[in-house]
Amino acid sequence: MELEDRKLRILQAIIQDFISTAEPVGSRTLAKKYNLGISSATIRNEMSDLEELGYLHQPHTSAGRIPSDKAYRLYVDRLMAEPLQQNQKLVQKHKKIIQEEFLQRVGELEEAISYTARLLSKMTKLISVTLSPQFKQSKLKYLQLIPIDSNSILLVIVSESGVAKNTILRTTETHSLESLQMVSNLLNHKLKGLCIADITKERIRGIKDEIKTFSSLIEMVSPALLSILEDMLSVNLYLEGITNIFNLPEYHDIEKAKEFIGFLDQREQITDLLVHSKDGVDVTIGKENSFENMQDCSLVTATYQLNGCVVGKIGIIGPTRMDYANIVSIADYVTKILTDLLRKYNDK
Amino acid sequence: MELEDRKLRILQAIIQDFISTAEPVGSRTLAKKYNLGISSATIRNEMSDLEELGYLHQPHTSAGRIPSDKAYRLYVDRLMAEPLQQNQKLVQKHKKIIQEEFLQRVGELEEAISYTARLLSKMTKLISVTLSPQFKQSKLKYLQLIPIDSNSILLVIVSESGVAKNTILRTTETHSLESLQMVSNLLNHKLKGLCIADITKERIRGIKDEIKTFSSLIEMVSPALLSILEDMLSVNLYLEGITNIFNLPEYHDIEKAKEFIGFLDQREQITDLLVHSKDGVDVTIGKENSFENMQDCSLVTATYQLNGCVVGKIGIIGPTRMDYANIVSIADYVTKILTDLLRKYNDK
DNA sequence: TGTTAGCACTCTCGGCCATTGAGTGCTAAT
DNA sequence: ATTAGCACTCAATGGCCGAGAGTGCTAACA
Repeated sequence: MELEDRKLRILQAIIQDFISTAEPVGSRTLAKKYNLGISSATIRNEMSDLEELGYLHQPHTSAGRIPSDKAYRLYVDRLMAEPLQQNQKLVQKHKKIIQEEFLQRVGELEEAISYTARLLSKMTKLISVTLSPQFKQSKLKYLQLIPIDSNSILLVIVSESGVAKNTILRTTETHSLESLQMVSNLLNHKLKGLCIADITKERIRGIKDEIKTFSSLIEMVSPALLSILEDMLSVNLYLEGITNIFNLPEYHDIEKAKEFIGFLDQREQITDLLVHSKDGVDVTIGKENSFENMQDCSLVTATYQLNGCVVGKIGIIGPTRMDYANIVSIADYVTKILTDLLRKYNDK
Repeated sequence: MELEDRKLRILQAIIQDFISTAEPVGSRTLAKKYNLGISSATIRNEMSDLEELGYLHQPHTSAGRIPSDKAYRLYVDRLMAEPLQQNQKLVQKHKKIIQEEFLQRVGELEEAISYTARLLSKMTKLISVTLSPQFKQSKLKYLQLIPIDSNSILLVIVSESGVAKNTILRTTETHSLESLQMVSNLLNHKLKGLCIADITKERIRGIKDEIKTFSSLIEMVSPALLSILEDMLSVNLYLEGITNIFNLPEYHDIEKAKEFIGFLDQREQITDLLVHSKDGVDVTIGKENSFENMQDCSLVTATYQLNGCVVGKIGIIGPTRMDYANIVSIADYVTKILTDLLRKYNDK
């Protein structure tokens, strides 16, 4: 059954009102606050219909109505565009803020991702999550062993995605510059251009067995090398703004807040949520979430890319009555900026 | 006026009881729970005296008594040792946990400090803070420019404190291995052994002006070099366990919790608190704190060292009724382990 | 003289009840 | 089809009361 236009307008007003007040909205308030051109009694009848259709529900008989997940879904899919158009000015302002914040923060890529989480939580006043890029396909570009003093060696590794990592190895015996250079060359020759994920313990052992002369040196370097590579592949999760929930009336109950925070502390579940979301901007509303602890919440995710491939995600978590129009537009714009940033890191 | 022994014993019992229950303690409870060998009526008289002396106060006439800051101060200075002796077993257990946790986490130094914060908040169930070491005196040990491809150069810097950092420079023109090597040698020659703090923009400009041949290359490297050095000197603050306060009855009032969290979010103030604390283990109780928002709280700080110099601090923040004996012993032991760890990083 | 039992008094806390007010659904009039 | 009017519902608020925990004081006791 298709909802007639008036019902849609009423539903939209209810949703918008509830998003900003968090209070069940009644027919009188609605008639007064929004110029719908109909009386509260008519609104009451329509609301009754909307409730029957599953878009609204009442916490108790003598209270106003609250939008259901189904209503939010409709809002996100069809009704949201309109207020977004009206708020074009606000959207522009947000875009400007985001742009300026990113300009000021050039630094490292990882830092940018961690900062993005903070920026998101600041702008949305909600909980934000960012995943640092995973360069699954990234290849090893360069590797070097450098003697630092009689018992420390610096190991540097650079990937094609432009990430450089280093570590200092402590040794008991002294190694000559020449032997370190030879091993560097050797490893470079054998490993350069390989996908980082394909450089395994076994492969290095293979090299070691092949080249008897330096086998002990290679053996010593191996664990540090593997650990750096693993570090390069690993994805970091940045979670910010947890304390924002205390400004939300839905978490005025301290027990509820505690439980939710406990849930958020389990990083794996959050990662799961992000990984399972669709590409582009995706909105998951209330019970659409698989985790029980998230079923009062909505999650807006968005993806950023490199060379057309999704390499990372961001997410915003808030109550189901979050300001979808606003959040979606922020998420969309932030990922666009991140995609840009990534391209710049790689192009230059 | 010197407190007689019986008063001290009663005060000690009150403090210990209040630390574990967070409820005002009454004379009857005290007489029943602790074998003081005197009746509740006698205890009442003594409590009355203790109140007059400023060690106790009542939230209202018909409630039990609560220790004052003055009482906690006395407890920390004189009374705390005894329960600590009795709980030797628990202390040993904690030491074992700490030791094992640290053994499993070798990794980077910075990671160890960040992990320490998590460990502390986990063990104390309170808020913990750690400052990463500041090697003010640390000297530059090694510097190297390595060509990666036609338009990227890897810059690696190692400090004598054993920290290595790198960054990738993007260039428009291609530089030969030889010229990069020469500039590396040159910079090494000029800068090696200098305190990192003394390597300024001006000094590098001086070098640039001196060596005309490579002045453009040096100019290009300069900002990245300075930014890495700055990064090496900067101190990171790790704050963990904020959400632990929701398990404390004193923060069951959501407004109070919100306010306190807001205070903790201002990192500079926390840094201030740590910086102003004394060396070794230091306890600051309630109103002894300069920040108003901390005056319901106590802060236990401890310092870790390198070569006998204090290079970093840790802190634990909790309500004034925190378990001082336990917290102090944990703080003390953790900093001992950190000092050990630092020595190992440097010695090896 | 120090200790203790007994008792009257104080004050918070939790439950109970009536009142208030926002909001609904229904009916009848427009 | 819309709306004004009205009876009804129910959460929230505030006042009231009794229970319980704790105190201070007094008088008796060792």
